[in-house]
Amino acid sequence: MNILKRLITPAVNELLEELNIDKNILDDLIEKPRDLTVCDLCIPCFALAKILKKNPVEIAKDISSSLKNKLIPEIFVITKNGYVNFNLDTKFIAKKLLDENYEFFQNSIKNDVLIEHTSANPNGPFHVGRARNAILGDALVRLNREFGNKVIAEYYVDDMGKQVGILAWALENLTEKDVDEILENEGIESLNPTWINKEDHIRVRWYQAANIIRKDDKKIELELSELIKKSEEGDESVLSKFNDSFKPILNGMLETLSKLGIKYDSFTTESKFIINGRVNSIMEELKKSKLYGKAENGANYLELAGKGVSGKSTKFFFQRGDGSSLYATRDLAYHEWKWTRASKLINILGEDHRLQSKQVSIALEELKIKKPEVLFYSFIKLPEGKMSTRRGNVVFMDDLIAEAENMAMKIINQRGHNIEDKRSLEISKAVASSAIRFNILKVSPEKGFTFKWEDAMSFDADSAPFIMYSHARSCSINKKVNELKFEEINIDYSKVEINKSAANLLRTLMRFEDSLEKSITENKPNHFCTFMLELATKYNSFYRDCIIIENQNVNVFHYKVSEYSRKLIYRGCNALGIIPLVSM
RNA sequence: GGGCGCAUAGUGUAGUGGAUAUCACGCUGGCCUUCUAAGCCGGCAACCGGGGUUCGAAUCCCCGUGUGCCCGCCA
Repeated sequence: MNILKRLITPAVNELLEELNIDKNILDDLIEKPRDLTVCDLCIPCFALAKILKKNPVEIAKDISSSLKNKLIPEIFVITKNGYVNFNLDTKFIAKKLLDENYEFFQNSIKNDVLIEHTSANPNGPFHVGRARNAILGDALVRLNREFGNKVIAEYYVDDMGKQVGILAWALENLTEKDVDEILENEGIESLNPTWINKEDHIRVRWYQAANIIRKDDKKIELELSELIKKSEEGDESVLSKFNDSFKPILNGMLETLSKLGIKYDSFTTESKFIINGRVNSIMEELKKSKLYGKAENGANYLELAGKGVSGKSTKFFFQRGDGSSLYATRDLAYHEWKWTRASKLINILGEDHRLQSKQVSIALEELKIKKPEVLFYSFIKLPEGKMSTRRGNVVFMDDLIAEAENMAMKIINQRGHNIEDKRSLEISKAVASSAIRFNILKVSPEKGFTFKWEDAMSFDADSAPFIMYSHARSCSINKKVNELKFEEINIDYSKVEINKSAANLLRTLMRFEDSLEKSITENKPNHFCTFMLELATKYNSFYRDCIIIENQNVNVFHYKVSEYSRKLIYRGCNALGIIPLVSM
């Protein structure tokens, strides 16, 4: 509870001074209790016991009695088991939120943030594994915006090098018949008729086919390396050919992401840094590093053995023997450029990039360029094993979305509400997209998980529809009250009675601030997911216990609490990419 | 061979030094003539093993086990 902490901190600091205790010894004395039903904040006195050589139970008593006259009367202080517990008066919270327009994050420092996410090679449709990146990244974008940061959501487009090269070669050299034959021989399924007009699904087959035949055809390999080399030298005609090859795929991928509400503010292509010359000058700068080394064929690297890198190879190559650059080198130039656009950088990367990212960070240090923050996530596996676009062992996002929409529609029909077709379609789309996002977001990013259809399709408690449902309920109340031509009156908080459910809800509403801030500080959207589930649960209990409309009369206080909740759930949904429906 | 993640009820998860370990599915007992039951209120059930640091460890350190990822002049 940030607001309470701000109210307590000066008094606690004053007290520490009186006791002659260095504030810095105790990293942070005021803590959030593990169990929020005990109190809002607490001070465990065990660490102090050692310094003061006194029983923690007594210290707690001393602290509480000397704090009491330093704090406003709305803060209740009690002691228990060697803890000093603080509780903020519920009426105080109610007044702050409902009448005084208390603004969240007003005392927090804001940033300009550039979040680079997804950046998947444009060689095929999104599968569930790749989508974890986009969903996490987009959630961080939204959470940062809700916090008040200015955010650029950026996609780094791989428009050169091997992967696009293979694609471009295939589109130029293989016919549809060739592709179908090659893939059939490998046992890769034919194109799903649903996506017969979607270019990412079509063109990926050329990419897959080329990957199969190039393995035992030296001529193809030769043509490919010629093509790739030219792209890496910035050859305009080759780059433009590459662009024509992947652009329709990228558009298909973006279409898929837009179904999940994911959008970008800018796209940066990798070739930019070859063309503008920064890659070359960076390679020259790296040669001045103390870590610099040269291989027999003239390739250049940094030796990272002394920098905490170990394994079969500790070398970080930044230039090939033929003088061309590598992906990671271009990444260095890219980071340099990103820093000109924001004061904080966040990259969303798969766990396979952990080493690479470390190497890039060390190289950036050598170049005296700041390091980005990185959110790593683990892969989503299939029960059959790893997902791979190349091998066709994937669950496509397009299929998952379609299935989820069907499932949602089925549930809507089962419930038998009279919702007209157009509206149920809208609801099913919103439910599907929100549920898919939430099911990925709620799990801690570093935890790998196995994709199971039944889990991905879960619309029960612990899912986005659960939160959406609470929002819809609050909207329904709002609608009913408005129909009553209700007039707002001022509330005398000294007289209002707040029951347990309403009090719990109000405390939870206040913690929106803490939870969201923690989530963006640690780059972990799952924290805020947990909070939103709790908020919805608390709203549901409130909804049951606190009647708002009774015999055409509106309980003004309860209505205000409901309205505040409605708006806050809406904001929270937006911050996670859940679509807050008015009815469902 | 080396490095880096991860390990919590039957299952999936939250929790990065503090009070009785979270939530959900599951199993189970209640609640719809009353503001949307996609809901609410109860019950059952867990910190991988072994050492260590600490007043205090699921959390930090070491050893082991299991599991994922990486160690390319690919991206």
